Amino acid sequence: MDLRFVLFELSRMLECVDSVVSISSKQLGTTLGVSQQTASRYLAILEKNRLIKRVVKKRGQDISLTKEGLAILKNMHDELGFFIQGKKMLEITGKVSIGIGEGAYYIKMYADKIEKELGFKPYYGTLNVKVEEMPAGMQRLAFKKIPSFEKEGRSFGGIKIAKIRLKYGKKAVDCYLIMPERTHHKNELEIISKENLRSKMGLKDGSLVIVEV
Amino acid sequence: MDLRFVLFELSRMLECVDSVVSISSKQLGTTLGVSQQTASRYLAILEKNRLIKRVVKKRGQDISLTKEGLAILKNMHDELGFFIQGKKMLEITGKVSIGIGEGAYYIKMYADKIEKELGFKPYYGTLNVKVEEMPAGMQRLAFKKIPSFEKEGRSFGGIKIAKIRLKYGKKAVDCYLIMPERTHHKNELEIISKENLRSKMGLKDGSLVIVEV
DNA sequence: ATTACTATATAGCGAGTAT
DNA sequence: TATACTCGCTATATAGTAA
Repeated sequence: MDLRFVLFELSRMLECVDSVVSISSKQLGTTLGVSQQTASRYLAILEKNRLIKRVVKKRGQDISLTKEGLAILKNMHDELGFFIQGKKMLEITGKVSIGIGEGAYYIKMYADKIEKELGFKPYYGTLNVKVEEMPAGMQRLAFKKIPSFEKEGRSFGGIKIAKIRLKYGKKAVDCYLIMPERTHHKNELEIISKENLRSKMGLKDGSLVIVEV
Repeated sequence: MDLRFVLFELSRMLECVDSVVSISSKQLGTTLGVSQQTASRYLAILEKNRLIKRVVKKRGQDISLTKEGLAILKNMHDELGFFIQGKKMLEITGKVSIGIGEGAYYIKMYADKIEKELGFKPYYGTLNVKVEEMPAGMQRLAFKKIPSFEKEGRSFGGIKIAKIRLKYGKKAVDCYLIMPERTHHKNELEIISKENLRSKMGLKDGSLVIVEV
């Protein structure tokens, strides 16, 4: 049994996001169609993984979701929404950040493939935008894909590319968002363009920008 | 692994509800973190359960969701929505149906418990309303619960009760919806009231009514 | 490349039970 | 009543391989 499903079933018993449900392992087992022992184990694992908080009592246990547990369910909801209701425009606000400076090297490596897909030679560098939370289903908004490849003895992962509109104050520029297929969990968007976006738009570290996907 | 999550992962690869994705069992296995053989088996089972349609080809397989498969995901999305966004008012349209006539007997058995919870002696009968599709998360809208019990050597399952407003033409009456806790999958709502709803509202089999939960 | 069979390994379930 | 441990068994995953 996938523990996400246990989490999902628990959510059905909770009145709302930050409420607490009192349930015995026997009851939970019955709802899930497993034994009391197994349900007990599930709860122990969920607690260990910090997806639920629980207080084991003489009669049943009080269970509530942690921030992480809720995030998993929210993410599932978002993903399903993207799928069922179709693509949507996303607007993300973030701050320009310095990045690790690797952007230039990577773009150089991907440059010919990017040129083939987008029809222009990209500026050798990325504009990094730090966001509070990476929105779910962003990969779905991609319109181009570059598969993984090998070059100079190194392997480069596949990337997805989405068209975006970068806004800073009253200025707005059409450019492209690069998304590694292997989910990296740093909360940064990497944006590429024909030109140097920093100088073109007058951006500095910390500048508040809006990304319209 | 719960197959619902295989379905969920597949949905993430599909562009939209009725599109087709071409994927090999190897690829799917990698995304799910299982072997190619296991992924292959998953797909076979999903197909057998009529949750996906697939065309196995020389290079990968074309996969799309069936109506049933999509319904499962939609249901998950709805349930998560109820949980994350909070309770909502539901409006269900259905037709008065004849039912199996067991309603009277059951209500008689539950009568004293209903009276204790709702403060009135219910009419010995239920108004059955046939709906197209049972909306997800309806149980969540219950405000009272009667636990399972034994009586006259038989056991009666727990039920949940929700306040509803029954509308027929310009008439509207406040009454109660009875929901067995053990999910029964017939698409009928069972409504109880102090009085005989059929005669009070002039309902006949097939009358189109609106149920506001 | 693929899919998917059979055989083997192992992960996970639940009975029994202690607490 | 509960929770949750050990342990044997079975259900499920993977390796090897055929088609």
